[in-house]
Amino acid sequence: MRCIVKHGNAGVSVRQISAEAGVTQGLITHHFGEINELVAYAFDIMSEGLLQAIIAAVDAAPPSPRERLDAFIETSFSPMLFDRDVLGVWVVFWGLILHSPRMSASQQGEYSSYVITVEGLLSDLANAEGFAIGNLRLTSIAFTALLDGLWLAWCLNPAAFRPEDGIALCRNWVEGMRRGAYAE
Amino acid sequence: MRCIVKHGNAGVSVRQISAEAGVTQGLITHHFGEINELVAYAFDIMSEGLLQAIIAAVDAAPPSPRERLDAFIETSFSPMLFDRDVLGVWVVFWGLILHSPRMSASQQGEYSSYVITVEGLLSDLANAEGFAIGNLRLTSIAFTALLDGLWLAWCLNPAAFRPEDGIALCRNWVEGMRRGAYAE
DNA sequence: ATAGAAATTATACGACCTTATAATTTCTAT
DNA sequence: ATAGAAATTATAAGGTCGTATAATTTCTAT
Repeated sequence: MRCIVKHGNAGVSVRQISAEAGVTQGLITHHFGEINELVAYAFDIMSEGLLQAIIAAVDAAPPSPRERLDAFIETSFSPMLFDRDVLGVWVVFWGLILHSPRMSASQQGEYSSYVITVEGLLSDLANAEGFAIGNLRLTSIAFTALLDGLWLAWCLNPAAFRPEDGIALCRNWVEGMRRGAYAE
Repeated sequence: MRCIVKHGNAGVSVRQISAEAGVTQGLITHHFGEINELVAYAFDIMSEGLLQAIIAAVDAAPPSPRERLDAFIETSFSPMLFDRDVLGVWVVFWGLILHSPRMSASQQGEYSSYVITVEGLLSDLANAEGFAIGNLRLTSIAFTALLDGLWLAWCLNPAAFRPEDGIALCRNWVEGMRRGAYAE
């Protein structure tokens, strides 16, 4: 992942990775066979790590649905996630997902876990505050898309807005949902 | 761009492109000097083309702000844009933008044009229907992010939702704005 | 028509790529 | 301690990459 951060797609090579890791090239082939298998492994590690970090932050927040969702949003815009380097790695993964069934299978699993997490947060809030969500799954997909879209936009153009603006925009989105915009 | 569709990042090479175009390699070097210059040129062409296509569809719609915004949304989810191959090209561009000042400069200009277009559509609707938008620019960035995020999510995982679901989710977002969620 | 400019091709060099194979070192169970 | 397994290294073959240079063809203005 350090190689991808440094060189983008060009960083995905046995030579670059072995040099960065301080081992010889054959070692990577020996353990992973194909280079793509190592990349897929790195993707799985990173996906799970990020989601676990978010979940940990949510669980560390006060137990009210309001505050848990807020922790989710704020963590998403913290430097750990809202980071150019992190997106750089992600973009390379996206490119591979589009052309590799192996990577695509991993992505579908990770994406599903992510959306399910969002579903839990949103439905808890809806139950606590008494507003309606027509299709919980689609609504969660929209919120996820908003987060990803803001992440992408900021990383490609950090001058466009500040992370705190992103947080405010997510809260606005939640406010729209609270006012019944996703009731059907 | 056909090379990128076929082979992803690996398609960005003088040899692949010259073979696809039916010319020799030297021709590309002669006209563009560096390969990156050709890629940046392709990015400019594609960005402007997509935005112009959307604007044309909006201008072809009935002149009410409601219907113009609706045309914008529906065009965004039409097969011309909401397409795996189109995203495949875009993802490669994103990766290059993150590592190339030349590409980054192009992207900033294109993104700005896009957001300004959205600003016009949203403010017209707000004026016509009499609801408030606290920060027009940030709100437009959020809507743009939602569109991009849904595009990305669907292309990476087409089974997650249908294009018409995406349209509905955008309309829900607009409904939230209409109900004052972005008033401040 | 023709000279000069522009466009295009042909060819080649050095660098990096993936992958494979054999040799060597390190580990581990007895 | 030591034999066998596992991990790691060393080395090499064959392919693609970007880019440069000279030769050739096509265009264009006179």
